[in-house]
Amino acid sequence: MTDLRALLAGPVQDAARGLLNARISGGGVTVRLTEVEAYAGVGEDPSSHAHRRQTARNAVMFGPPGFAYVYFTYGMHWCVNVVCGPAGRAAAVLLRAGEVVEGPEIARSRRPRSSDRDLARGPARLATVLGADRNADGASLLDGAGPLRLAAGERAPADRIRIGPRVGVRTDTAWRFWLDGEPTVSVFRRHVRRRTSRDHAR
DNA sequence: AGTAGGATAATCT
DNA sequence: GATTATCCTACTG
Repeated sequence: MTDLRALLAGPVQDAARGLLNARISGGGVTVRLTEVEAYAGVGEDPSSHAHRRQTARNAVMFGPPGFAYVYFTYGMHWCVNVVCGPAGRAAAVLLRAGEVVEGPEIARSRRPRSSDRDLARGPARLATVLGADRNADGASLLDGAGPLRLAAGERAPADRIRIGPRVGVRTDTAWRFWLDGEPTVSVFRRHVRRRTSRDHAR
């Protein structure tokens, strides 16, 4: 068991590794994390929401560690991050996938058409299964007062941690971490530029 | 296995 | 007006 507070206060890549096997709970469901991604702050990481400057959306990333940064994307999906690093320096770990270890019936009721393996296989699926949305954004993950709660798990042995490029972003820094051999790890996808109206016109 | 397109709205330029 | 840290379905092989 690791000290979660100390882990989250440290470098975001170390925090990401340490979050593998951690448990996140929400709405009666607990997930054991099998895949995460690290994101850094202003000027450090072109793919980070905090790369340019602090805004209303990313403000919680600039605050103290141990809070949830939950954002809405693609017009329909919520994704959950754990804020890391010291206050004033933006960093967060995106929770990409995991295995449902408590509340499988509730999890299935939230994603009725999903196989058990796919219940939390992907960041938006994970958020759905936990019932996480705007109501969790900015809430503490450690004090038990908010809708989500984070707890340390068994430390993953270094030889079981796999490292590779992050999913769906332009930059190819190897800041994605997952547990080798876990069926709940999501499939890698390269960033694809969607067809724009201008493309359509030509 | 892989690829491709559509859904759908906040956020940012 | 363009982009998006995604997911689902449908189609090809």
